[in-house]
Amino acid sequence: MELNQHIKIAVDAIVFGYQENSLNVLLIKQKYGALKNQWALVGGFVKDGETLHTAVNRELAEEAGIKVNYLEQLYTFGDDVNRDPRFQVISVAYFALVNSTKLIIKADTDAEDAQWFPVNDLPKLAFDHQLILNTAKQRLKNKLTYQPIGFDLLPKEFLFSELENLYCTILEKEIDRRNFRKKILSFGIVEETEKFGNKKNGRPAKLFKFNKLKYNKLTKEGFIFDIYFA
Amino acid sequence: MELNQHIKIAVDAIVFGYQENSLNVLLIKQKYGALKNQWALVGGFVKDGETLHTAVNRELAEEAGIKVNYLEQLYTFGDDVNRDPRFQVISVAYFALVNSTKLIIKADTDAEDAQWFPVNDLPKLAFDHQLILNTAKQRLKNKLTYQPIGFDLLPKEFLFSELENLYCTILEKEIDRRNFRKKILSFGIVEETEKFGNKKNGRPAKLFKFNKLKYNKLTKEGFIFDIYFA
DNA sequence: CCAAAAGTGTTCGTGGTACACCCATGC
DNA sequence: GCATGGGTGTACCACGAACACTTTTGG
Repeated sequence: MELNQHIKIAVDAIVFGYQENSLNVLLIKQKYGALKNQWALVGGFVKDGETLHTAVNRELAEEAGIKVNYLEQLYTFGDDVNRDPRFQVISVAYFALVNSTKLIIKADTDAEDAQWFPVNDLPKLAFDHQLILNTAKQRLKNKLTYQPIGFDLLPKEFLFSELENLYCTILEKEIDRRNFRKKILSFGIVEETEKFGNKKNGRPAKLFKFNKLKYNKLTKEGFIFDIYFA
Repeated sequence: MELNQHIKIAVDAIVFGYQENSLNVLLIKQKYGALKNQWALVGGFVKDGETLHTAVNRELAEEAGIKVNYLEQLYTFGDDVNRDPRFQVISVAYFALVNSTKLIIKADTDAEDAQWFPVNDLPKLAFDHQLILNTAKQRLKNKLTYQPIGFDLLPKEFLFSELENLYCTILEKEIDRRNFRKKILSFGIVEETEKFGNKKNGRPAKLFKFNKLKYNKLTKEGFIFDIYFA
């Protein structure tokens, strides 16, 4: 078969972090290229012989120097032939979560700068990255209700109020504190620790942790995580 | 930027049909290439300047001559560098549903033969197409419970028993007939017609149809289609 | 009148929702 | 002692689950 194809393939990663009751995205300012100095998602071209996962992980390491907590393929963008002004590029987008309490981002080789931006207050993005980001936001919202991925945005030990705020913030919904706690605890996958978090005001709050092993075990037995609130 | 990339990009389509209480997949027997005479999914390389959607639709037309009822991107397969023995190929897989009561498949230009196979009785497939198919089956199972895509596998007018059998077959679950009917009808998106289907035995059954406009309207108002049964 | 599939209602239990007061700490 | 957030229990309602008999046709 004759095959003369010039389409290029890239990967991009939407990295979400949650800090101070705000959902943030990691963006990098490009050092080179036609879109120099524009903010864009972490990403780049796939190298010959590389798998898609290898490529994303390499870009995450090179451009941001981070290790993500959760990574899954999001969607492949290739319905706008001119999404990249240089030539036809198809981008396989990945969706990543980091527990980023004290994440140190080192703008590395390819990126001039790397920074967290609140998802609701973003600069203009390069390419069709705003579209990709919207898709990712929607995925996060959906997935949060039927998979325990919220824990991947929090530190290993967290306050119940933090978990609750995370859900309220991302789902853009008010949730009754008592019902939320009751439901989460009824699953038996979140456990109380002996430690307390240090808050400035009010009664000290216990730290909790997510028991992933137990979650996996229950899942095999047919348990379905689900925390939709009307 | 120097860019010397030799990875090729293809699209594949998993086309599901439902006939005689059986979930079927459309496969084609390849005319050319290293894998000549093996059964494979509909698919092929994306052409320069073509979007992904254009490419899938072209392949569907060229290889099977069908018009699908539902089409969505499934997943992009590129984590096995040798999934194609010829060279590195990344495949964007699409998920398609056809109402195939009397579908005429014409093996066209690129395919020697095209045929429906029951998903539970398949020949050995080329490439990693079995993996792709498994992913698609899972997606179908999940999506059936939270989106009204079952109707895209049935003729415009159908018997309640057909709808029920479709759900039972795909979900591999027994569902109580009375509860199923009650739940579907309570949504108000399936309407009775005046016509009757012709069955050989038993009491004649009314034909029903899915009111897509009403579904879209309700969805905008916050309605969520959901028919999970324990 | 028998076989085959269609059509229909009720009861019971679980789980979601709404809702308000006391508790422990720091200042 | 007051402000601040943490922690808990109950009553009601709605929906899902389980379940069996009657109806209409063809042979």
